[in-house]
Amino acid sequence: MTTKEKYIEDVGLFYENYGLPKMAGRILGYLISSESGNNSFDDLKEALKASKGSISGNLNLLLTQKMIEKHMISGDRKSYYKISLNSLENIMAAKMKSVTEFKLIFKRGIEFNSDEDSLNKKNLSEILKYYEFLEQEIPLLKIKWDKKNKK
Amino acid sequence: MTTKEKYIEDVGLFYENYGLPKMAGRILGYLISSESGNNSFDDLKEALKASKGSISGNLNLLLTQKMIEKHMISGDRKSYYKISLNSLENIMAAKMKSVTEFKLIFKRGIEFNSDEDSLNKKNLSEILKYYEFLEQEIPLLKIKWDKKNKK
DNA sequence: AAGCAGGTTCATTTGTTACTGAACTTATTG
DNA sequence: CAATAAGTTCAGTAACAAATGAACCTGCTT
Repeated sequence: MTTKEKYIEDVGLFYENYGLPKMAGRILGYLISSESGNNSFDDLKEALKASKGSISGNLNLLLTQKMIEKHMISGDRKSYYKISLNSLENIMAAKMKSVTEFKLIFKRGIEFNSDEDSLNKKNLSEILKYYEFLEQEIPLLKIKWDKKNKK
Repeated sequence: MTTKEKYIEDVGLFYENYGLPKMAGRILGYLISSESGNNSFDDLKEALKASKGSISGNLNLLLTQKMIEKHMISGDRKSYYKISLNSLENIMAAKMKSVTEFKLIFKRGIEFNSDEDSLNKKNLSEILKYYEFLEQEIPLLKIKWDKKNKK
């Protein structure tokens, strides 16, 4: 196994750890370590020795998550794939979404706690405020980044 | 099914969606919506109608993730569990960890790209810089929060 | 030290999810 | 309009993860 193949397998395992298909991780690994930004369905199928079905399904999963992008080359009817330039932003957005969702879970759960002055309710409300603070602040980071780089 | 039971199942499903055991989510749901901060192993077993094995395993999972805390009551040999006051912070820390890990994956993958001037390498390096920016900034948010609240 | 309460561990069952491979769609080219 | 190319869909299988329940620790209590 070459270092590159080892790398691809590692990204696969990393992905699997997060409860996502290993094959999706292997595709990402291949695209990140690829010399070119022009990798076709068939390149992936060959390199990863996987079935068409698995490649197709996982490419579409990654497209939905906006981790990768599809592009065409004129005079060629294949599709080509590359890492999305916004992949990091998309990852952050996904994380942010999960934070927001969890905040809603907390908010809903606290309501069952009828004793306004209970220690439990006070503590949970504290947590809620912190979440709301983060929700406000994290989008500001993106603005800060853009300012730092746009000119 | 009471509203509360419905809530507990919803937290379970939410957890399952993130690739974690549903039972861990149900335990969290129970603890969040609980009136008191004193919930024993047996309370959970009864309320969630689950096996000892499952309760035990998932409590320990949540303890490892620092989502919950164990505490004792003197004159009683049971253990009691409650939501960790730092649960949000711990969630953010976990998210941050995954961002850092992904950054390392990128860093490692880019190295296979030998042509320094390739568009692909330039793009990937851009992503890397953004990740590094976030790693710097997110801990600062915690400091900002503490300042806002500590006095 | 026997009995019990509070938990943990682990083999087995149960349920889910991902991969494969073949059949199918859709578009293009001779 | 047949032949091929590019990709999708889906039934079946294989691999994996979670829940159960029983056996097992470990430390009180009498």
